Amino acid sequence: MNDLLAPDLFDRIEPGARKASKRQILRSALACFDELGVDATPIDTIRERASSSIGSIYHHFGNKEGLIAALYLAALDDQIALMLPAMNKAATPKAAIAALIQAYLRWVTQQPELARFLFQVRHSVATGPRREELTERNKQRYQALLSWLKQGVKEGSIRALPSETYASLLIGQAENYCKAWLSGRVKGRPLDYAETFTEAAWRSVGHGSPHPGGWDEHRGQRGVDEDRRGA
Amino acid sequence: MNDLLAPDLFDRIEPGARKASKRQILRSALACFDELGVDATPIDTIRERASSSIGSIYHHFGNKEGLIAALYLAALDDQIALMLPAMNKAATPKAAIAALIQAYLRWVTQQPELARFLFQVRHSVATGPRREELTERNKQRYQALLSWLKQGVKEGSIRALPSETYASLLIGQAENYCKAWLSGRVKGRPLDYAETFTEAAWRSVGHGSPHPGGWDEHRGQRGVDEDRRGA
DNA sequence: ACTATTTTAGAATATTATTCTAGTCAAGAT
DNA sequence: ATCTTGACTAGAATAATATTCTAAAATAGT
Repeated sequence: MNDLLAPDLFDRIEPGARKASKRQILRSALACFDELGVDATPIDTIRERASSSIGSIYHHFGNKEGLIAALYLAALDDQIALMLPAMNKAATPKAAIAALIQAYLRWVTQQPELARFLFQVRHSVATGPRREELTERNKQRYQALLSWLKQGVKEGSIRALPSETYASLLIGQAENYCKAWLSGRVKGRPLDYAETFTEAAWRSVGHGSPHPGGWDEHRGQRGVDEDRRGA
Repeated sequence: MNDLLAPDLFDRIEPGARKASKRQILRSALACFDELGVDATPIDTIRERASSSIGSIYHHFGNKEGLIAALYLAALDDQIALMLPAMNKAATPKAAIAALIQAYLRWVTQQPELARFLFQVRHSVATGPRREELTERNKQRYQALLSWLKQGVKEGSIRALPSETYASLLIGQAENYCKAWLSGRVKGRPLDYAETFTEAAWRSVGHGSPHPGGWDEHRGQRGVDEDRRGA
């Protein structure tokens, strides 16, 4: 049975006819994890759904943790592949931040199963044997952002804040909302609130007074923002 | 052996000499979970450290999931006990929001083991058999906040935003940073950045002017009164 | 002290993860 | 075409872990 969950992603990371079985295991695992929860799915259920065998699963992934980690890193790659180009196309720090948040919201909205899985196992992968790889991926993810921030601070459009806090200030709100959506606590699709979250992020780090009338910097950048209003 | 981890908390929720063993199990579980991770700690290790017995653990908590849930709800109670009074003492919506965030940051900073555990198992408890209780606790936690928000919107100090997003906009940034701190990715103690996060939260929801080149005002979005946010 | 209830014990059992040995299969080399 | 090699598949055997179950000890109320 073909579960049709994010088929392109798996085709991309494990291409070729030889890897069909490996892909099928990954797909089955994602479906099981999403439906039953990671802890509650026995390896044997994944095997059954993938029409595979215990031996095959352990050959490809070593153990359950390895299977989880492989799926996690694949999902993260997919997310990064959407976010990086978006940020690189931006013309200003402000546009880059908006692009970052929008790409993130779009990815979560379009791949809820992957996103749910990511949140579910982030901690265990981050403390597991492949944490190095994970750190690498996250560096990738935030490198572009960092140079935009530097530029913004230098030219005065972004406030100088404790550097450790920027990532949280920018993505924390959207991430929190996405988690709530994925677990059914809120109903509105994350992408539908893109404006709310991009504006909140900009208010948090951008240079302006929180009170009416206290700012006066460059106006007329409206054009940059317009391409952001999609979907 | 007395592990000295948050002893007051356990004494408060399970008082009396009869419950000494139950408390000891909870303490042992927290220590094991923090050191080895929840998934990686066998019941037997908890039993050993608590100088208890399998039967005793299962008598008190039913199963491993029940033990985790009991610990989770206890920790959440502790957090709420710090946050609610802080918000109730506030005089304005702005002060209430600052109090909320500060109390949260203080709790995480002071109880890192409990906080780490909370983040680690939030998902599994939220989808487990005691999710009702969890929703209840969270309602408690945000009830006071909601009435402050309503008042703020009415008197014009807080912007009308999609009601589902307020909680994320206020606490998401601080929460994201706390997680990073607990996993060692950043060094600065959360409470040390209280000002950064309270200011960011206020900029996000407070009624300041939009920034230069800012986005359109939000249109046709629901008001605070319809908020249904649970867990 | 007697009885009912709660708590503790740990052996027995069930479930799940992992290892291990023996195959099968695909593709290039001879 | 057959052989060889390494990747892959299979599933029984084993190990690790969670849970159940029966009975005994402790405690509180009378």
